[in-house]
Amino acid sequence: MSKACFDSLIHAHNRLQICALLHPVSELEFSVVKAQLEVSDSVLSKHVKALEQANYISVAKRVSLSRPRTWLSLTELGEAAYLGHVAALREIVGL
Amino acid sequence: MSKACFDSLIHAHNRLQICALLHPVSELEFSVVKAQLEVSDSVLSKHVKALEQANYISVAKRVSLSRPRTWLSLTELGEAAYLGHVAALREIVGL
DNA sequence: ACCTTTACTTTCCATAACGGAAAGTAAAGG
DNA sequence: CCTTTACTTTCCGTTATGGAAAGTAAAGGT
Repeated sequence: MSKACFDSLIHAHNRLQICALLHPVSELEFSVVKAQLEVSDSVLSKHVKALEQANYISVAKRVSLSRPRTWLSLTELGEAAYLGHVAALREIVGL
Repeated sequence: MSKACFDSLIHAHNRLQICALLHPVSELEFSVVKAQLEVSDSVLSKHVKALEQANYISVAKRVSLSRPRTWLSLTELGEAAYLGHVAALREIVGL
């Protein structure tokens, strides 16, 4: 059980959604995340880069359906930070 | 029951805490909120002003213990927005 | 081989958010 | 009056964020 720790990197709306989408699955395609968030390529790319630089997600490029695609997944560090942040939110809003 | 609606004004860390503190009570003193958030007078004053201008909180100045003090309370609009935002957060993080 | 498409990435730019520090204000009390 | 208390506002610099557009790289078609 990760301890409650507010994380402002994760708190930002778009990044919170990215982490929430990635948390329950092993990985998701860039385009799928983009469609869920309804943001532009450049905006998602920048958030992905920020999370990657914090070692919260890992980025894998792989060819799928004859196209190079980007897959995103939470790292262990990222999962711990995400769960810690969710715990912090719950503490603030009182469960 | 208020419907889930992400509210970026409320989402900011300090303002989320302000709303969360005010939600369960009828009102709180400025100095009490300030002590809870551990922020400076000017920072709290500016967030209070932002929430007040959105009609999310009401500000009452009243003399108490022979000093003019400021009391804060959520308006109905503010409570609805807060609950809507919490609902949106729950939708994002999955309960 | 060349051109186009797809799938991002990076850069450029403008705006807005945020906090610290310090100056300003207003009401009490000595 | 002058000081203290309780904020409020202003000034300032940093960081965040997004849109638009240019850049890159790998496939696939011809």
